[in-house]
Amino acid sequence: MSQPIFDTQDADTELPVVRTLAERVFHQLQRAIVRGELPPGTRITEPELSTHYGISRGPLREAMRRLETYRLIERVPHVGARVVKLSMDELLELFDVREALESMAARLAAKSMTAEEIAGLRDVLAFHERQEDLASGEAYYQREGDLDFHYRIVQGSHNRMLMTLLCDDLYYLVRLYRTQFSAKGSRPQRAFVEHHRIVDAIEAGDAELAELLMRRHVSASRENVATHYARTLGGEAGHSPETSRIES
Amino acid sequence: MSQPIFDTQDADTELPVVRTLAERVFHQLQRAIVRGELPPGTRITEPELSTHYGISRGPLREAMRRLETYRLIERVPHVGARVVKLSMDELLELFDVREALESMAARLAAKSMTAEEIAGLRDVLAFHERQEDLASGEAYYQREGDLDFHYRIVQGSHNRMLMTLLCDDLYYLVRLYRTQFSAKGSRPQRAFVEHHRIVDAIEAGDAELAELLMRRHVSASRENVATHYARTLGGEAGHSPETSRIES
DNA sequence: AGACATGAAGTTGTTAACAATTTGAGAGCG
DNA sequence: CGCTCTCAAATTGTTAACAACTTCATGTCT
Repeated sequence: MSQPIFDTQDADTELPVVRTLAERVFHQLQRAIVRGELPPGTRITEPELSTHYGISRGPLREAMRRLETYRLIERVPHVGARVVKLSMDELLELFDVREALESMAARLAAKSMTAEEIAGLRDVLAFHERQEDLASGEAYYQREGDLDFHYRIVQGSHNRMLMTLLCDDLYYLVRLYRTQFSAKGSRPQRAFVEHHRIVDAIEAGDAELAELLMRRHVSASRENVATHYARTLGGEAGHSPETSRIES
Repeated sequence: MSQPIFDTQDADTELPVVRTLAERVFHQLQRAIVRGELPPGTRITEPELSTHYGISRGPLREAMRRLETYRLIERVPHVGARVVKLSMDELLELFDVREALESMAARLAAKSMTAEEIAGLRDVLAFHERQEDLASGEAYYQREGDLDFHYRIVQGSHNRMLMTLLCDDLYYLVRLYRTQFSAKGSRPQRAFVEHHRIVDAIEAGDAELAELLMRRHVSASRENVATHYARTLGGEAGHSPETSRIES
């Protein structure tokens, strides 16, 4: 399970071998949601989607069940399903969870990452910087590179449960947040430095330091988003817990 | 979602209102697996279970899909499903994840737990101790009380994502581990003291201390299990990653 | 004798029709 | 005018039959 995820690039050309209709439609729907083609809060109705994708409701329901476990849609028995509508509250909650899990991942990675894995990590940083030099305004590759960096560290923890939680369960939520909130609050140059120091700590085998630095790194990202949001949206609605629920 | 879970007692008398067949069978199967009635590694076949529970394969497949998201069964397309077989490696991995998440929960709880919630937490501790006085050998209530303690702190974090991850996703895995490994490595008296100190820190609003103490608490529990396992099983198989996979 | 192809049995994936529930609109009444 | 009740339309839940795939045993060929 959870072999390295390399479809972080935009070339989602149905590479992951699909053995069943439900899997195929699941991936299609997943991509549509993450890309924003199915806007948040959109009502999802089974007859409509089954005719749209040309399959019957059986596999479609299985695909929807999987989408539900990834928290991309919300279902209510006998009522229906909607594309999840994210609130700033929940985004900050997600950052807290990531801070907890990724700092643990960094700690474990410092203890058990192999030389090859560390080399690969440095390659990512180098590629990352080259992209930055070429097109400092082009945020896309850079942010995907950021994801790649974090994933490699999670992989380096050699903890399969962590890998599943972060790279499978929470991965698409993070991407969805980035598209919905348009990921304005990037802070590339400082993140670069932090990335390098984290790799240094991992390479030195300093688990405590790696953990601390990753914690600060995620926390700083959280604060960056929080302040940016407060500045741009001021006292707009969205801080109440109700915004995340299914509105009827 | 995730209202307080109060079926920690053995009185699982179908209390959670069930609106669909799939839900009912899901709960029945879940209980059967956690209790060990369906032993780890058991092959699960759809015709057999559908006739056993008197439903058709449609709802059964939906129940199985939910069991899969809770990591209680493992499915392979076109092949079948088995009850998950846990290894000591994965148990230790689970402890690492719990350490990360529950220490974060304790930190957040110290900041946002209400007076009522803290009072309820102290009630749990008091009940916990009374049970301990009465029947020090009767580990069952005590351990369920331990779960209750941890859950209340997670609820007190007021972070819905944390609550979902710990109380919904990982809850039944923890219970399954306890039945499978018979939970021998209990250390009640010391755990009591640690619980009290954690509550003290939360009540004082000392987030950093609460986090640190919870971290040590879970970590100590992990080490306790690890050493106990090493002592009882010595160099037995089970440390290789393969033990967790579906064996054909 | 061993390895590989063949085929039958069984299981999973898929489909379409049927039943139960929710929802919304409209009629009727206070 | 507003409220409630009723009913119809639409959607979800469920079922049973069909199709595709995997697996394992049997038999053949080298």
